[in-house]
This record gives sequence, structure tokens and C-alpha cells, in this order.
Amino acid sequence: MAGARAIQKEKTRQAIIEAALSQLTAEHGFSNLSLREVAREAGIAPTSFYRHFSDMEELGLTLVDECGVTLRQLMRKARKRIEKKGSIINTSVETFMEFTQQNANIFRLLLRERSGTSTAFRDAILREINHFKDELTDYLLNESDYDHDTAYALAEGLVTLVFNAGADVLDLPAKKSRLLKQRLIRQLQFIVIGAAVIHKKEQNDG
Amino acid sequence: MAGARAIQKEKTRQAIIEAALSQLTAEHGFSNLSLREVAREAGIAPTSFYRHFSDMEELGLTLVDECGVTLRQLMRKARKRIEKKGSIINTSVETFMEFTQQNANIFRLLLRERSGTSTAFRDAILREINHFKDELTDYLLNESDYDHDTAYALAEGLVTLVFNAGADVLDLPAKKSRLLKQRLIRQLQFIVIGAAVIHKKEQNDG
DNA sequence: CAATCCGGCGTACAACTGTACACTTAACTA
DNA sequence: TAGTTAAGTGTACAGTTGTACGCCGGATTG
Repeated sequence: MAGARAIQKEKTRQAIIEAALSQLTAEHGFSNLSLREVAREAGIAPTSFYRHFSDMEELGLTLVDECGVTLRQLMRKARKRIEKKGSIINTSVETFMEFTQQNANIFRLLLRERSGTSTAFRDAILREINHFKDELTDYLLNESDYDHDTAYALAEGLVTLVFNAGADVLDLPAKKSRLLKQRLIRQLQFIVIGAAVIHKKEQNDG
Repeated sequence: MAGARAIQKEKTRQAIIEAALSQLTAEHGFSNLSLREVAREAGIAPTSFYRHFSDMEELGLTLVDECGVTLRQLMRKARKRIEKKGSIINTSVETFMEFTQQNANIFRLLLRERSGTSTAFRDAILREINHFKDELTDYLLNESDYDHDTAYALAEGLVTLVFNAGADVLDLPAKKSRLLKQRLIRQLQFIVIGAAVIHKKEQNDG
């Protein structure tokens, strides 16, 4: 059974999610979205909102999950491209920025709301970003002979730089964002090379 | 003339500023402060607020200026300590984290509101952070033979890492924040060494 | 077919928001 | 000392918010 009712419910649920995302602009963070405005944009009565979420916070957590999905897509795509093209840093940055701009609203949520909202919300976002760090750490552990702490420090540094650049690029004209991308690539090279050099030196000394 | 009236005015102005700062918590960003609540905490009638600021936004910009002052104090102190103790990275991190915790609310504003509010507000914060980057760039240009672009990329990387760690540390238990600090120091070393190595190589190739 | 379920609606209410306006009253000025 | 200035007050209003409650009507179930 298709469940005509269930289908309709899912449809308006999605409408709510999209309404919320569409209202996340540079000026308008999640914490000042109003249930009523979201409902209005979704085309439902304010009270109907409760048929789907008990809370704005619950909506928020759902949105964060959505982010997680997008991030994992991003990682898969980046990996595939790297396998084909090599050039890890360039490809990663290129892919990340592409995703950032294609899913601007989702990334706005992830990048901007990672601090300054409810604990549950913040934790959920941190979890997603940490997942990203952990994946990268594993990758580094496989591709090199770093110990775990070093790999993690390096991964965290990379992720921090990339996500910050992503947040900045969200509302920047194309020209400036190209410069920023180039700078980001240099910074990533700095930190990757630096980690390698320091690691090698420590090995020789040890 | 001392200006008894002017003195009193300045006093309540400060009361407003402090009230606003005291309401900036981990959960409660600037954009959801209310004029009335701020006025209440400052001990004045809501409408009296307008005798000092035309807007919440104007208050916000004032707070950002306050941040600028604090940041400059921070830089002075860091420089002095570095002159005495050497160990640039450790001293800087130590000093930055000290300031972060002593002026938690001011840094909360700076670190968390840097995206997700009004344009004027965001720009003001970016200006302060850029000032920081520029100072560091100048320092690097004096202490080394980097070209400007390289120095700037390096400075930006450093500032990004430090400020992000600062934002994270704001609401972290002491134990975890010590670990985070150590990781930050390693990351800074990575990027500094990496920049040096790459620069040297480029010079030899050139 | 009859009974039930349930997504969506409209009304209603209390709480809160920003701010316009007219006022008091203490400090300043001439 | 008389007149003016301006910080602070209280009242008032229109707008918004979240949400409790009861109802409708089509889908689902037996």
C-alpha cells in the first residue's frame, strides 16, 4: 500500500523543512526563525506544525541530520574524484566549495549555527563535524605512518580551515571567493607539509 | 566642569552595555537579545534605552568596538610576554586563552556572532578580526623574508585556528580545554613550519 | 458500509515585542 | 535666580509570538 495519507504527510513535512531552510539567510539565523513564519511559508496553519515536530528545536535537529547526509555525499564524491584525478588538496577544496554553494542553506546552518544555540542543537552539529574529522583522521592513518594524535591534530586543522573558508565564501562575490580558495589551498599545503616535516624529524630524533 | 549629568549618562550607558554583555550566553546570541530585557537588567525603563542608542544594532556595534579594544590589549600583552619569554606560539596561545576566559562574554560576541547577524554587525566584527590578521602579517613580514601574500596566508591560517579554538574553549570543561590547547599548539607549529619549508624550497627553485 | 483515525484548520489567549507620546525633575545656562 | 535642556518614567498601542482546544472531512481500517 502506498498510503495516500502517509505520502501527503511526508510531503508537508518536507515543505516545512524546505521552508525553514529557505529562511536561513546571512542575516537570519536559525534561532530567530519563528514557528509561525515557517508554517506560513510552508503553506500550513501554525498549529499544523505540531503534527510533524513537537518543537522548533526538533525541526532544527532534523535539519542537522539533513546536513549529515549532505556531508556524507560530499565525502563520497570527493573520494571518487581524488581516485580519478589525484591532487588531494585541490580536488577536496574544489568539491567542498561546490557543495557549499549548491547547498548554501544547509551549509549556512552547519557552518553558522555551530555555536550560539541550544545545547542539543550545538552538540548535533559538532557531532557531524567530528564525524568529518574522524573520517579524515582514518584516511590519514591509512595513507601515512602518523600516530593517532598527530593524524587527528592534522585532520582537525584541515577541517577547521576548510569549514571556516566555506562559511566565509557563502556570502562573497565570485571574484573574492576565488582568491579565498587559493589562499585556503596554500594554507592546507602549509599544514600538511609542516606535519610531514615535523613527523619525519621526530622519527629521526627518536 | 565635571558635568554631573554627563557622568550619570555615561554610567547608565555602561549599565546598558554590561547588561547586554551579561545576557550573551552560550545559548543566547546577540540577535535574540531584546531591548526590553536589556533595559530591565540595566535598571531603566525600556524607553530610556533610546536616550543612549537608537537601535539594538547600534548597541551591537558599540559592543564590537569594545571587542576591538580588548583585542588590542590582548595583542600588546602578548607582544610584551613574547619579548620576555620567547616561545612565540606557546606564549600567544596562553595569552589568547587567558583573555578569552577573562572576557568570556566579549569573546562570545566576537567569536560566535561573526556570522549570522546584520550586515553592519558582521562587517564590524570582520574588521576587527582582519585588523588582527593584518597586525600578524606585518609582524611576519618584519621577522622573515616572506612576500606579502605568503605572510598573509600564513597569518590568516594562524588566526583562523586560534579564534576557532577560542570559540570552542569558551564552554568547555578545564580538562578538555587543556587538550584542545595542546592540539592547537601543534597545529600552529605545523602551519608555521610548513610555510617556512615551502618558502625555502620556492626560493631555491627560483 | 460503518467506525475510527488523524492531518489540517480556526479561534482564542496570554505573553512579549518595539516604540510613540506626554510627563516629571534634576542639572545646566545665562 | 529664572528659563531651558535632557535623562528617565509611565502609559498606551499595534504587532508578533507559542500553543491549548475543539472541530472538520478525507483516508484507513474492520
